[in-house]
This record gives sequence, C-alpha cells and structure tokens, in this order.
Amino acid sequence: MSERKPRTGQSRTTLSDVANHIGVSAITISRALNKPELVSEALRQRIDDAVQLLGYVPNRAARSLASAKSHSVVVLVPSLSNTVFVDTLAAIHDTLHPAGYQMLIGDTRYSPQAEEKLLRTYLEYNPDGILITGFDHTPAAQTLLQTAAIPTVHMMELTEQGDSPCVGFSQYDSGYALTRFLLDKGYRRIAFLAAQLDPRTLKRGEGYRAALREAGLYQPHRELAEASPSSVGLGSRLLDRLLLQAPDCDAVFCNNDDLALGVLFQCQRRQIAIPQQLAIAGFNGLDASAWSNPSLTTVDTPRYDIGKAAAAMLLQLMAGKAPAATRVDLGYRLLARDST
Amino acid sequence: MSERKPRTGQSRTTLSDVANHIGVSAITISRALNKPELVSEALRQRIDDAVQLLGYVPNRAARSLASAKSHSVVVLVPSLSNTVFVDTLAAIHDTLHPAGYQMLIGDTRYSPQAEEKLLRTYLEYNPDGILITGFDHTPAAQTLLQTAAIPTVHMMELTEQGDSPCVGFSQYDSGYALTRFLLDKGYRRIAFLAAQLDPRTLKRGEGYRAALREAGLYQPHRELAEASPSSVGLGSRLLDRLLLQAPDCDAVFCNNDDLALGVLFQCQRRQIAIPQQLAIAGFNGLDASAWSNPSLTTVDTPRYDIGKAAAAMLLQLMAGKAPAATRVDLGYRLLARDST
DNA sequence: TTTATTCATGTTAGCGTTAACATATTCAGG
DNA sequence: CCTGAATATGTTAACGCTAACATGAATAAA
Repeated sequence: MSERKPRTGQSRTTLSDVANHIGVSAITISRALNKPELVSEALRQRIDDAVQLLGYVPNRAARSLASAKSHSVVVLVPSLSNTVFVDTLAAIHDTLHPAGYQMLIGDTRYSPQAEEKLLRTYLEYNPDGILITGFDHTPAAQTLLQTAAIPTVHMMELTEQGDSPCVGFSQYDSGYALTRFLLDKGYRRIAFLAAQLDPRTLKRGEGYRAALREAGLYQPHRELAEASPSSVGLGSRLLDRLLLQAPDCDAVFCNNDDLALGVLFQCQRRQIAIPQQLAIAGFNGLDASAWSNPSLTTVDTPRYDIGKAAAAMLLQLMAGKAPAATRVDLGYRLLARDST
Repeated sequence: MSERKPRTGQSRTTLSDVANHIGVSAITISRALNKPELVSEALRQRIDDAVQLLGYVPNRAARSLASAKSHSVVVLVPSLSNTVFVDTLAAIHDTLHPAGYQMLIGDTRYSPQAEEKLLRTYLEYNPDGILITGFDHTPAAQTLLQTAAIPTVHMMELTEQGDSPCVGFSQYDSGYALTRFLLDKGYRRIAFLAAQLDPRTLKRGEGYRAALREAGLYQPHRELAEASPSSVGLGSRLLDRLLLQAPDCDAVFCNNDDLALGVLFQCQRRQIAIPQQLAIAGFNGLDASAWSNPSLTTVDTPRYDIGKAAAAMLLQLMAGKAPAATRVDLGYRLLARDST
C-alpha cells in the first residue's frame, strides 16, 4: 500500500493538480486564488469548484519562498498566564487577522535569553513584522532585530532613546501616581509588594520610591519583592512577611491585582480591617478586583488598546508607510475604590 | 542606497553565501548545521564561525519545502484567557520544544466555525502534527483533519467513538462526582451556575443533573446558564439572579472558580454566611480558590499533565510509532475545602 | 479597416533548502 | 600494494509557488 518512490509520497494536492484538472496553467489557479479580479468570472467559478473538490490547501512554505512574503507576524510576550498580555494578544489578533496576517506567538517567560532564542527561531519563518514586549533585550537579540531589518514595534513601555516605534504608557509615572494618590489620601507608611521583577515592575517600583522620597517618607524595609511569578497565594505570603518586617504600615501598594487579592484574603484571615487598619492598592484592573469586599483600588492599564495600536502601527510599517506617530503613550487610569 | 533589481533585494544571507565564504558547497553547510556528525571537525568549526560572522538564519520555508517537514505543530485551544488552556499550552511547549518542534497557537474563541477557519489556515503551514481541544468540530473541519492525514491528538475530553487519540478526563464524571459530594454532605437543594456553555461545561452539567435525578432532587429552575465568557463579575450577577429564581438553594455548584469567587464575593456583600447558609463549590482548582475566605471547594483538573501527555503522544505518532495507549484518562481530584 | 489598448492567460525561471545519488579521499586488513 | 569499506564532500534536481515578462484575443479608438 505504502510505496516509497523518491520524493513522491501520496502528497497533498498542489496547484498543478488543480490546474491539470481543469486544463489551465498553474499560474492561473494562483491568480484566481490571490488576485481573483485578474481572472474571468467563468473560469474563476470553475477553479473554485475544483479547489473545493480536490481539497486543495495552499502550501505556505512555497508561497513564502516564491514571494518573499510570509504574511506572518511574530509576537513575543513574557507570559501567557498573565491577563495583561492575553488581552493584548487578543487585540493584536483582532487587528492583524482581518489584514491577512498570521500571528506566531512566543512566550519568553520573562527571560531575555529565552526571548533571544525565540527570536532566532521565529526569524526563520521570515516574518513580515515583529511585535515585542518592552526594551529589555539581550545585545544579541538587539543585533538580530537590527540586522533582520524587519518592521518592529515595542509594546507596553516607551523609550526616549532612539526612535524605535513603541506603544505603551509610562510604568514609572503610573507607579508614582498611585503612590501619590495614597499619600494624598493621608497614608504615610506605604509598603510596596512586588513579584516577578520584570523591567516594568521595577519601573513602577522606582515611581513608588520617588514619590515617597519626595515626601520624605521612603523606608527601604517597607519594600518587599520576590522573583517568583505573581499569584494570589504569593500575595498572602508576602503580607505575612511584610507584617513581620514592617508591622506599622498603613497602606500596601501591590504591583498587581493578584497580589492585592492575596493580601486582602490574608488580612481578612488575620482580622485586619480594610481600609481602616490597612489600605490596599493593586495594579492592572483585573475583573476580580472590582468585585471583592472591599473592592480594590487599582490602576487600569490600556492593554487591549496597546495591542490594537501596536498592531495598527505595525501594519503601517509593513505597508511601507510612515505611521502618524512612532511613540504612542496611551496612559493609564487610576480606579479609586473601597480598599483605600 | 535602496536599489530595486527584480528579485534581488539586499536579501538575507543564504546557505550559498556561507558556502562561498569558505569555499565549499551549500549542501555541506546544510549538513554541518543539521547533521554535524557528517562533517569533519575542522570544517564544522570554520562553518560555525562563518555562520556567526555572516549572521546566517536558515529559511524555514525553503527547508520545509525541500524536506516536506515543517517541524511545527498546530495547537488549537478555545481561549487564551482561560488558565486551564494556558497551563496546558505551557506543558505542550515544555514537551515539544526540546524535541525541536515549534508551536503554532490558535485561539478558536470557543467557536467551531472559527476553529475550522484556523485549521484551514494553519494546514497551509504543513504542520507535522495537530493538538486540538475536544471533539466538537464542524463537519468540514473533521473532513479536513481526515484528509490531511496528519497525526492528531484531542485534548481535554475522551471519546468512545472511533479510536481518535485523546488525553483528558471525563467531564461528565467530574460533574457527577462533585454533585454527589455535595449530596453526601447533606445538601439537598443544589444549584448549578454555568458560563460559556462549551461542550465540556455542558457535560459537567449533565453529570450534575444525573446525580440529582438519581437522588430525586433535580429542579430545573436551580440551573442557571449564560453563554457569555466566565468571569468573577458574572458570578456575582448570576448569584443575584439565582436568588430571585430559587431563593431556597443550600448549595451552588459553579462551573468554574471564577464564577465561584464572584458568588462568594456577592454572598459576603449580601451577608449570606458561607457555608452555613449556602455552600459554594467551584471547578478547576485555580490559585485564588485556595486562599479566599472561606477557601473554596473545587475540582482540580490535570490540565498541565494533559498537555504533557497529549504532546508526548503526538511525538510518538509523528515519529511513526504507535503510542502505548491512544486514550488516556488522567482523572480529576476533588478538593474539599471550607466553603462546603 | 487599422492600430492601440485592455484583458485573459501562458512560459520561464527562480525563491533557499535538502534528498538521493555520485565522487573523491582515507584507512585498515590481507 | 591492492581491495573494500568507511568517511568526507559534491552534483543535480526537485519541493510548490509566484514575479516578470510574453502572448493572444477582444475591444475601443482613429
């Protein structure tokens, strides 16, 4: 049954198969599929039928090789388990898909080294564009990006250096603003809890520090960070550690809503009244933070819009047009709720 | 600066460029990179250096076209914002990556139609294997899968019909077991809240119904379902609706932990004592459910292991070997906690 | 009617890589 | 010193598709 002639497996239907079937040349089939307006109505119909009948599926590799276009875009995010990036991915998909681009999603797991490897691998696909998170890349990765000369947009963060296209908001400002908000509310002994310690977390931490220093209220022992990924459980554990290390805090700035929720739960368990004894603020505006008791103050970040705008800018770049702006600041929104 | 000769862009470094650079033939470079043991030590070293120097990146399209292998695997999941699938994806990545396979991730958004389109698109990549969620495909998608004759493993659910390779657990049984557990605890008026209404949700609902019918306690008005995606907020809203419709419930089976958390929050707001006045059970064993107050009873599903096992089975199939079993039931684990 | 113009299709070649089959070259064993 | 096997490299063609140019037919303009 299974013969083994050289390079002649019972392989898939090709363009020529379809062409032979109706007695025209392969290029005509190609045109009928890619630029239908160049083929006569009648023939196009016959071709469509034959394609259907024979179950023809174009071969992307061949197409990409012949046309030097892959119609695919590499998207590198640090995590798939973080809602932030998932929302961004959804937006990118919603923008690129209608334009006929395929996403190649890579999960760097917050590691620049892993990112470099992914980049190397995905460049083999000859992507027409690249969407990448932040600016924290290995030197080799930067070189790769540069020499590949493929349109690239950086997401989530903004940069002053160079004119790399980017869409995001100022992580520093948002951290500063949330701390400032807590100060204005009258809190004086504000702690900072962080996980993951990616560049964006660190920048928010800087904003936190700057605000407190300005007010003459910065105390290093109120800062607690752990490199492991963020989770509700970690939030609970960090609160316990914080209360040992700095029992006099009157507010906690959690670097994201997972941690904040964990802190809230642990406070409930320890009978700490929120916000009377301790105020809690989170970050990212996740669904759950609006519904907890008390609801959690947080910073809503425009992650969906970032995805939309970054993808739109990339489409411009890939089309060879200059985008309206190469640096788009989408800001953030402080949501003051019952926990502060 | 930017000349435009036909088909001669300042294109990327190719194999022949590297070959010319050191004066050997292209195939030797190819071998040095793919089957290093076939090339002499000295030459291999020189080739590696040249590759480095010239920044050579292989062209996947050409490779795939010439070798009829794409070294990529299509993975279709219903959602990227659902932790369940994200964990599964992580496991798949951890298994396929070391074996040299690339993942092409497709998000079907719980729509069989979207799935069919994605499948069609991704088949153009000539994937060596396919991982797909469940068995709920359009007829056209089933035909595609069949005629493509590419090794395929179904995840999450098990089937009795046919011998399609699958890895998962019985959704029906898990729904039945959780309901049975609540019955054994003495609850008699058990409600069921569901969102999304994908096939797996429906099967758990069937399990719930069967258990209650057996006990002669099934009441349709205690079942509440909404097609919109699951979220904490939706859980809160569904509880409100449930209390209007069936105020006498003594327990709620939430089809997943998001909903359960929303229900818990809403109960707190309405001063309903958990579990004294109302017991709550969730599904999927998410992080947060272990830390809430009270902690939530839930069913832990082996989503990481499902990914692992499915990917491992696919590797076997792609290697042309027959896997040990083509139907792997990984079970589930009931986590009884304070909310029941 | 002739010529220019559009429209519809075809021919040829090449994208970058690897499979399959050579062809040297080296080395061991008799 | 010769033979046969192993080792190291090369030649050729093909994978499936599309860019670029070419051709023939139909239509419009002169």
